Amino acid sequence: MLELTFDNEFNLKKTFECGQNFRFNSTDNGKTYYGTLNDRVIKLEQINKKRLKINSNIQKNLEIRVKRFLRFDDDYALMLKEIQIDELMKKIVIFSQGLRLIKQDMFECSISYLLSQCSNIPRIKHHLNQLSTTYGKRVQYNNKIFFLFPSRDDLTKVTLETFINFKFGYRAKYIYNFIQNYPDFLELPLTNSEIYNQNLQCIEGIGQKVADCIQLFSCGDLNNFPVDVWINKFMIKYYNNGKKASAKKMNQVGQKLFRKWAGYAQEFIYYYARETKINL
DNA sequence: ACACAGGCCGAAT
DNA sequence: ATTCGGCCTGTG
Repeated sequence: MLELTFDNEFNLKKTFECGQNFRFNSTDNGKTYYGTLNDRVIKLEQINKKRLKINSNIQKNLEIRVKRFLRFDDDYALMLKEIQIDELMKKIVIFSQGLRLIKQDMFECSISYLLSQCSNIPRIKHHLNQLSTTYGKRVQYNNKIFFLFPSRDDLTKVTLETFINFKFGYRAKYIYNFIQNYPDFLELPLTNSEIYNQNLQCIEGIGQKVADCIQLFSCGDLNNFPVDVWINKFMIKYYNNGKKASAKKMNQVGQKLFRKWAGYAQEFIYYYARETKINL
């Protein structure tokens, strides 16, 4: 058992319902979340605004793993201050405050976002569950059954046809090729943000948006600003005078506005836009 | 039936 | 350098 007190607010529900991660679920309306973290199951409980309780079936290195996963060392207060660039962002910060970025496993994150294109959250979750329940290790914890996310080794023998049968659609070959030709650089430390992004985009099925998501959610490269259709509409309306523009353009605008905190700003905006159902 | 969903790719401007 | 249709499948 482990308890962590953060420097500032950490809201479990906002963090796991904002769409950055697909495999943590709550059974009690957001107070408790269960999910898997590489080799183990973890249980996260909200004690108060800044404090979480963490349990796991494996105690070894739990604190260091969880702190990394939850980005314990982020200067959250500074981030909140620096993304409030105008009245609108002040409003959004009030709404989304407590949402935290998390640092996800590279392989799992890449597969997740390769599957995400032109899909929706329930379907992405279903696809990830098919992979986990079929090829991941089964773990019982607190009288519940969990499946770890399969490693690359677990999936190298899986055929393309299997992924097609899982109804991955045209994404099946992206997944298959990604597993067969898993690039070495993904496991190396990120040195140059732009170069890393370009390398990601050389992988079949990874374009700008998916590359940005992987780099943000898995590498923890916080100056990335993924632009999906929602963010694109938001940016056009509020930061481009309503003039239509490409996702690429809005990505640049977002990075310029929010700099090293662009990733947090993006998730704050995304959460706000989706939850308040504002007209975009 | 038909459009669209948390994009990407390749071809044609 | 930017725009456009097609792509698997599920949902309304």
